[in-house]
Amino acid sequence: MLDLQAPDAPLTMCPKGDASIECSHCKVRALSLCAALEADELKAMDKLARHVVFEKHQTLFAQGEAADSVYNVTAGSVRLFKLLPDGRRQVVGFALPGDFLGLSLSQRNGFSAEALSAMSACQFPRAGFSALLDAKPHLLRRLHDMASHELSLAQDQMVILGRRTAEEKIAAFLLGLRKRWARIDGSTVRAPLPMSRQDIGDYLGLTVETVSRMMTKLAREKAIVITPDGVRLLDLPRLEALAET
Amino acid sequence: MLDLQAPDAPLTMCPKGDASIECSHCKVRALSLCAALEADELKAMDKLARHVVFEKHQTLFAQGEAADSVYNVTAGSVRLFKLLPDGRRQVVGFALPGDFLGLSLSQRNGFSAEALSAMSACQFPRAGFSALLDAKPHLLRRLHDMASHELSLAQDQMVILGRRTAEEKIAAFLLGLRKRWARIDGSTVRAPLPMSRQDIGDYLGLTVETVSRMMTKLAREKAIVITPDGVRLLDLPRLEALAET
DNA sequence: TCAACACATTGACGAAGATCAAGAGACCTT
DNA sequence: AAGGTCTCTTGATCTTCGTCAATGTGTTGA
Repeated sequence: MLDLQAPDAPLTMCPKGDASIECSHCKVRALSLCAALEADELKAMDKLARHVVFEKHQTLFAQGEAADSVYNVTAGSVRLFKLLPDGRRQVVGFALPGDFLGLSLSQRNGFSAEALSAMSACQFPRAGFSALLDAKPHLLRRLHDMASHELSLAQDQMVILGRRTAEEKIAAFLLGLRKRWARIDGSTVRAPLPMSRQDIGDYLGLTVETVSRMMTKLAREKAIVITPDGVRLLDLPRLEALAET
Repeated sequence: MLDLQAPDAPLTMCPKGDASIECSHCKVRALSLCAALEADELKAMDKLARHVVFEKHQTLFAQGEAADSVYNVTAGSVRLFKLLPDGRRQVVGFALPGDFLGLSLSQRNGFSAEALSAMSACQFPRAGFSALLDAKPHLLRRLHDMASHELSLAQDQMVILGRRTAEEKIAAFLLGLRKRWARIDGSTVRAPLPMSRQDIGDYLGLTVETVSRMMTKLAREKAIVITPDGVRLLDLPRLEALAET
C-alpha cells in the first residue's frame, strides 16, 4: 500500500494495532506535532502513521530525492545535513524525540537525514499528510507554528555561525542542546551528545580539532565535564556569558 | 483604531480609498502572499491593510519588542538583523518588494528591521491578520509555504556561513540577490545593492574590508563590474562555479 | 587477548581573514 | 566652492582557526 522510497528500508515495521505504538501511548506526544490535537485529528493521524525503526547511521532520506514521507521522531536522534560537491558538509540541525521532519512539505528533500543511533519514528506519506492538513486547519496552524520556531532557531544559528568565536560556538551549542534535552527528559545539567565531534564541527562551522580543543579548554576551566556519553554543564553562568544573545 | 507601536511612526499613511494603493493595483501582488488569493480573501486583506512609507534608515520594528504588526513590502528594501550585547551584528536577511515580514506570527520580534532606502509596505495588525488566517485556511497554507521557503533559504545560508570561503560567500550572495531581483524586475545580469558593504559583511560573516577586497578581486578578474548602484554579473559560469551547491 | 578500526585528543605550523591604519571618493551642508 | 562626514578601498600586520601529523582511547570481532 505505502510505497517507501527511502534509500534504506527501515528495519522493522510494527503492525497497526500494536497497543504499545498507538498514539494514545506515545511518549513524545506532548512534545510533538500531535500535542493538543483534537480526538478526531489524532485518530486521523494514527490512521496514516506507520511506526518505523532505523539503526545507527542508516539514511532516513537523502538531499534532492523526492520527499515521499514525513516523520515524527519518537526515540533516538538524527543528523540533518547538506553536502557540497567537493565533500564539505554543513549540518543544518539535529532531530531529537518529538521533532518533526518534513515541516516544509516540499516535494524534494532540502537535506539528508541519518540516524545518529538506533531510532524510531512515526512515518506518514507526505501526500496523505498534506491532504489531512487541508482538512484540519488546526493541524496546519500547529505545523506552521513549529516551522516558525524552526526558522527562528535557524536565524539564531546564523548568528552563531557568522559572528561567534569557536569557544562561544561550543558554549552556545551545549546550552542549546541541554535546553532541548531538558524538555524531553528533564535533564538540568546533563547534555548527551549522540553525535560525533565531526558532526558538531560541521554544525558550527569548525574542524574536529577545534571542537576537541575548545571542549578540552572548557573542561580544564571547570565549565563542563566530559563524560563518555556527552557532557555535564558545571558552570552555567560562565557558559551563558560566552553564549549570551 | 490601530495602535502602532513601531519605534518610528511611518512617514505617511495613504487614506483607504486611494485607488493607486488598492490591492487590485498592487505591483507586487503576483510576488507576494496575496498572489492566488480568492476574491473574498483579497477583499478581507484589503480591509485590514494600511499603506505605510518609511524613509532610509528608519526602523520598522526592533528585536524583542511586541510584534503588533506584520508587513508586506511593496517597494524599496529592508535589512533584518540581530545584535549581540557587545555590538556584533548578524544580518539574517534582506527584504525586497513582495517579501513578507512576520511570517512566524510570534508575539515578539526575533530581529530588527530597518529600511535600506525609502520604502513602502502594507501593514496589518498582527491580531487581525492572525484571525483572518484562522478564517481562511487557504491563506494560512500560503503563509506556511512562504515560511517553509524562508526556512530553506536559511539552511542554504547556514552552508554559506559555515562552510564557504570569503570569495565563495560573495559569489553566492551576488547570484542569490540577482535571482531575487530577476523575479521582481526581470534583471538578468544586474544586481542592485541597496545595502552597504558593512551590511553585506554582517550577512556573510565577514568584515567590510574582506567584502571590499573580494568584490575588487572578482571585478579585477572580470567576473563582475562594480557600478554606483550595485554590480553587473559578467561571468556567470565563474560565479556559479564558486557558489555551486 | 589482542589486532584492527574508528574516533578523540594534542602539538607544530601555516593560511585565511581580522584588525589597524591611511587614503580616496561620494555626498551633504553651509 | 569648501569643509565635513560617511563609505569604500587598499596596504601592513596580527590572530584565530585550519591543516598536517602523531598519539591516545575505546570498541569490535577474530
